[in-house]
Amino acid sequence: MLGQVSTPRLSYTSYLVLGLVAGLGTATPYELKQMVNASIGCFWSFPHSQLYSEPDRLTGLGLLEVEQEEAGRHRKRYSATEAGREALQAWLRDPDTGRAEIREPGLLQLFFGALTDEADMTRVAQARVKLYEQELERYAEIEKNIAGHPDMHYPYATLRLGITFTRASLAFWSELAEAQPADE
Amino acid sequence: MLGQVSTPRLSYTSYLVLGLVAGLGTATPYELKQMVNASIGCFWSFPHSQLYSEPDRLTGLGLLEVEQEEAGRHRKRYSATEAGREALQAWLRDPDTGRAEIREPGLLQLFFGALTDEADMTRVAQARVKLYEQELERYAEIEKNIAGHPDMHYPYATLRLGITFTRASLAFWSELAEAQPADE
DNA sequence: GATAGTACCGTCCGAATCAGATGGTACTAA
DNA sequence: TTAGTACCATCTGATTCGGACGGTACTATC
Repeated sequence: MLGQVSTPRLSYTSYLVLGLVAGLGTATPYELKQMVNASIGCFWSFPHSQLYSEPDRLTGLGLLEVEQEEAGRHRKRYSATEAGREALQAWLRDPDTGRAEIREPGLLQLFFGALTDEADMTRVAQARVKLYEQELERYAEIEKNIAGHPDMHYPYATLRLGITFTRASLAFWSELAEAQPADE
Repeated sequence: MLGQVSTPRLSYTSYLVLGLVAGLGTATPYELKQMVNASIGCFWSFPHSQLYSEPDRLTGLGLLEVEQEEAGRHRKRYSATEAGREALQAWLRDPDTGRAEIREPGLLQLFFGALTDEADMTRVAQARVKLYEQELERYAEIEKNIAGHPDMHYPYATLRLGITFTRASLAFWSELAEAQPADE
């Protein structure tokens, strides 16, 4: 039984790249970067250097194929192999993935709130409110462009989850900001 | 002007350690680990190896002091220096920290939902629902123990933010899970 | 048709992060 | 004594990270 290599545990970045390439049919790292920035990257940042190196790694594992462009910039174009599509499928079907991790700097600051003045925490809360209000505006923009498009159904769902999080966050920080108005 | 070293950008882990040590007065890495696991670690995981190495780094920067225990296990006990408390203060007061990052594996799976059967996504959603229901139960336990304690005011607020996120998440995935029940 | 400017695109590297294997130390119970 | 179990600490190799750096193609201007 050839080929059944014990895959060295794919990372989330791996599945991101795999999924994006599989979805687009073919993609260059730069295109991946653009895609990510405009969508999932809003909530979960992936450093662009990964989006250049990861495709190579996946190619080494036989999950992607490369094809160097002849003319122009000689970009590397990647496409998914059958093995790649299978690995992606297997993961997409897997309901037992890890729990969400919330890396909210404000959460940390709040945790140590007892070590500063209450007014400082209130200012932090107010800044959060402003930040997330702006985020929501951005998302509303994006939403306008993709809502309804049938092939954007799932990306739209993803955006809605992001919006859900942001709204929840906004509500929380608003309450905190109002509880004790900071004396300017 | 001596001493004003250009600090090499403290990480969130740095502030976590700094805050914990400052709050406790004195702490060993193991105690930090326990603290973290029981609180902020629920939402934002910090590898324990960091909680051993980071205090040393901070000591090197003059923000913490060590004191090796004489007897027993010869634990290293850390405490904050004046410079450490100042660095922490400065950060706690800073309202312009980064935005939250949501690393939710389900978010990624959902994003690529178009590449599998709808039933698979529904199963993913159902698993998420179960997962977050359990999380909420755990949080309710913790909440019982700290609600009302005046010195737990801020950690409690932190927990409430976590609960807020989890509830929002649960609502989202519930809706998705019900929209199209998976055929068992 | 030279020059300059500005996107566009890709690579590299040192530092930080990570999971988890490993190993030792104190208590507890038989 | 011995064995077992928490408790505690370190180390390591692999991966991730941010961002500096450098090159390439278009566009505008004269």
